[in-house]
Amino acid sequence: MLSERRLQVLRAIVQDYVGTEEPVGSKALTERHNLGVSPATVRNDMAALEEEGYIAQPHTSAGRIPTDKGYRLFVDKLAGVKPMSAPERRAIQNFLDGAVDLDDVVARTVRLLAQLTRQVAVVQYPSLTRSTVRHVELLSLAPARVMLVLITDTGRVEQRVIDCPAPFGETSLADLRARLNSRVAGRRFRDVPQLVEDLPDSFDVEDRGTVSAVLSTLLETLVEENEERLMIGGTVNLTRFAHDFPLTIRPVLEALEEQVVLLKLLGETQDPGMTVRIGHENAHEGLNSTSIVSVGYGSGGEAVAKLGVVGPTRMDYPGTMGAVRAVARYVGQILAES
Amino acid sequence: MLSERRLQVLRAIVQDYVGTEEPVGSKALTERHNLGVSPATVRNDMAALEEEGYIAQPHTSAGRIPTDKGYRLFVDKLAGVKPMSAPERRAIQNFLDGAVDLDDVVARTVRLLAQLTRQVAVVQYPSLTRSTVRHVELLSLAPARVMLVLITDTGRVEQRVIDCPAPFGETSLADLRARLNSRVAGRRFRDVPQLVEDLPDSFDVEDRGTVSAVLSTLLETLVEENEERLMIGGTVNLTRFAHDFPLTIRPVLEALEEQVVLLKLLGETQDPGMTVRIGHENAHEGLNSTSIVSVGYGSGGEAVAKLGVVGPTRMDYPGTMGAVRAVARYVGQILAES
DNA sequence: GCTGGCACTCGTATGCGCCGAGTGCCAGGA
DNA sequence: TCCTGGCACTCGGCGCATACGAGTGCCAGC
Repeated sequence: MLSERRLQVLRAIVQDYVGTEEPVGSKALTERHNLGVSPATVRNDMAALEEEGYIAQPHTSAGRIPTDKGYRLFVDKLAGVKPMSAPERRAIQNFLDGAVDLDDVVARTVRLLAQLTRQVAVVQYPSLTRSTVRHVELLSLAPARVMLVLITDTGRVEQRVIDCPAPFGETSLADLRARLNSRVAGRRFRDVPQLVEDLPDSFDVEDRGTVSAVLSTLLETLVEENEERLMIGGTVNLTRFAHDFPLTIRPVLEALEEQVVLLKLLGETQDPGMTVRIGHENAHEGLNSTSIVSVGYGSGGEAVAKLGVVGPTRMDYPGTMGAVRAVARYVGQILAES
Repeated sequence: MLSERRLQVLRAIVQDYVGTEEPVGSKALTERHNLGVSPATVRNDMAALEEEGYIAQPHTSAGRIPTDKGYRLFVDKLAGVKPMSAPERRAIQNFLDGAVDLDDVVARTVRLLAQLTRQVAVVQYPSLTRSTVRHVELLSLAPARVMLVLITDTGRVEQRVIDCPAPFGETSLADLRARLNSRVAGRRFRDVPQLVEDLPDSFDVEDRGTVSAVLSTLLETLVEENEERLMIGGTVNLTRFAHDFPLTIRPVLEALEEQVVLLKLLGETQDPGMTVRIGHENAHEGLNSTSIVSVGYGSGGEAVAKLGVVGPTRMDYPGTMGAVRAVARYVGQILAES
């Protein structure tokens, strides 16, 4: 096991490297931190840390930089979450309070997160399946054409157009609308399939086809893979590493445009608590030199989706985690209010 | 005025430069194009073109590159719009046909445009004010809380939550919903303000406050500046110029994140036809070395919004214009169908 | 008005040497 | 056993000088 001092050395290396973005040497370390030992001793510790794989040298005769394993230890054992200051918390609340609808909430959250962390922000829209049905609306667009509108308690709205197998009268439509809502309003979307299963049976034969069509579209809308959306912002922040990143920035942008990839990464863990995935811990190759800090958020106790940031492995983990956690908390509040 | 041959030389310079991304010299020009004259003659022409400001040398003893003015002339007089091939057109249609709702249409359009042009794509959501009301829905969330949902003929859905000054019964709500729809359904959003002006008067005194609150929220939603949204994609393509752009990429990303800036640029001209803004013609400083090709699209004859691409001034204008135009056309069709 | 020839410019690529930060190792001391 | 100062060594970065070559402008001749 690593001695207490060696852990301190590792912590110091991570902090300095994150601050300066340059490999840190033994002499600089002893000068900037009160380790109480000489550079030579620190060198020995560094050699040990390197042996264990926590740090590495970019090339001989350069300082050390933390490895993914080093960051992992730092995040798990050596650093806490830096809480937001009171003014910062107030600013977050003010900024989010002005939102007029869900799109606005998500858009503001993305901007806020990107600004606070100076990194790329990712916010997932509240999952349909984990939300509650507020209302289901059916509109007649044409004799044999119906629009289905789903509204969730989180303010999310989905709509689909359905071509009916047969003309569907206004009274039938009103009937279906009423029965549908009486069954599903206030219930979880996840339970909707069972709740509507036998609904077609109670309709006249000539209407059953249309009712089934409507229901199957409703169920399709709830299929886990399709129903998830997300918004991304703050990609400008990628250019802050332009000096060494002109080649690294590209795969990251590519990964970010592949929303499927991001959704998979975010969804990897069910745990609604804070998750930090460092460098190669991310399955996607393009994100091998980035870390993802994410956390679930939701209107009540349960998380309805995730949000987080993507940044270089060399990031300020305590600060980032603090910002992500604080934002998630306030977004949850906003959603609960609306 | 420039002689015919000099225009040919300019065209050749633009084409070569766009292809090779390197300053083009007189010798290379005569080799790659059948100008029928010697390099020396071309040199004279180039000197004249430079004199007139159509081309410039990055430094002495380098080839020439087109200036913004040169590209302008090229676009206006020397190049047409390159039509898409039949397979390309088919691919566009197939790709867009799979969309399930407006968000999906917009998302697919962005991806498509980015892929076709290999540039950054920007698609504006159909403007509310230029669309037609399909339906207005009112839902009671709590005794004194109402949700307003607007649905347009283009499939766009907006929703707002309204806190009512007084409890508002279900029957009053149904009444308002019915009257509202009978007045505005099928009408243009732009005309809605006049159409609902006197609506509160026809309600009982105790309900008037709520009716006014609903209407004023409705009108706020239609305010031009707030109601416009857009989606951006293909930012990866910016990295294709990474060699000379590590510093230019940043302001562009910044401008792209400022959606307001983009909306202003897109909205600058009312003309629904194709617009090309080259380099410094863009008011925004960060976009001084990019060109924007945009065009209006719409379900019927009238344009409901714009779409386009942002790329380096050194872009394939005929190809880009062709792709933008073709995509706009198909998006219009899709919207008309739904 | 076009062309070939020619001197000139200047940016880029290449090679070389210096500098200095940082290391590993070792012998001596607490 | 652990820490420390000293020392030789490594190696990337930087500055400088040189060579190269693409491309130009100009001019005399056709």
